[in-house]
Amino acid sequence: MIHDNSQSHHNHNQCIKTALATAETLCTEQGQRLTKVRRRALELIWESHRPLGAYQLLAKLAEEGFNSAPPTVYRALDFLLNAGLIHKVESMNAYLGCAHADKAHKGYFLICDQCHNVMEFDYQDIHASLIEKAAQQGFELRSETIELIGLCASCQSAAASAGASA
Amino acid sequence: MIHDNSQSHHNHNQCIKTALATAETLCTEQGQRLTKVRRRALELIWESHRPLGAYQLLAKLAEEGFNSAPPTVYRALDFLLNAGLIHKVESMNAYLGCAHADKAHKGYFLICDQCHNVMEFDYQDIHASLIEKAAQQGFELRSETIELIGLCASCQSAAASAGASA
DNA sequence: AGAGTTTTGTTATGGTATAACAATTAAAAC
DNA sequence: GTTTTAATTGTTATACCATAACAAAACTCT
Repeated sequence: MIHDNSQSHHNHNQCIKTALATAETLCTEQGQRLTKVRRRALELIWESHRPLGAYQLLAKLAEEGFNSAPPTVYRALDFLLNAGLIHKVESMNAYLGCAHADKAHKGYFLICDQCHNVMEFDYQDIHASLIEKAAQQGFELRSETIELIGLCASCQSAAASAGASA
Repeated sequence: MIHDNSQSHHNHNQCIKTALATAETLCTEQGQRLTKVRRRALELIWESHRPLGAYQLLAKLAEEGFNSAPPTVYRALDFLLNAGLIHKVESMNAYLGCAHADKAHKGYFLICDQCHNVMEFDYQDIHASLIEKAAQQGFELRSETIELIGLCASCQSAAASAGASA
């Protein structure tokens, strides 16, 4: 249940195609319109191998002839967020394609401090524990921001070999 | 293990005193300087019953004769964050006094959508699960952002009675 | 085609955060 | 106790993130 854009063995083009196809299906089912700018925004977010900032995305859209004012990108992002097609990584103010848009779920992230790659993971046990913990406080849970910051495996080995030579 | 600034039975002045005393001790122990502006920033954050934005804090500091340019407040916030004396609530871009600065811990938050009060909780089970989950991916965990958004008990009852009368 | 709704264009502004360098203050070394 | 060094603060400028408000255009439905 891990989606890691950074791995080289990962066929990312296929992911993008799948994500776009899923998006089309979901939007059609729900009577939502995946307009040109929304569709292209989703594609660009997926094409990036790490979370994309709103203004980075806006610049890419502008290059392609879309309107270059901020509301353009924020509207597209709002739509995609509401449709569950992307997640926002709060601690980075950046946006990431969601690999499981067809299933209701929360986005839990492992974020590498060093290379800024992000892995999404799904952890039902933790989700259940959090709901329960919240309920104990009389709290009704609506959404969760779970972002784990640290060093990914490849940055750890890079750091280790750099340390060894020093 | 719950710290809830919003509860009326909570003697918040005592909390502030305790927090400041702890801060003094910790800084002294670690050879850190709790300067006037840092100390006052920490106090002001504690005096707020909900997370305080950087510019809100800056305005309060400016009223008291401190320098009114943004770096003033961001430097104080950086210091307090690094010292573990406050937490940043990423999903609100706001800062909150930490009730357990003397113990190494992660800040886990329950944030009410409606009244914006925040409860901090500490949940060792979840922390352990997260470390383990990260390790399975070869990921070395450094910090965690766990923010649960929803409706607190009192806003739920308010909503229920409003709904009943409608 | 016309009425209503959704989406997009456009201008302006508000909120969050940092870079870069100068001046000052505190601490350490002598 | 003065010099040297390091840490902190002052100051100006700027970059980045996000939304308000209203006008224009495009789509949907009948």
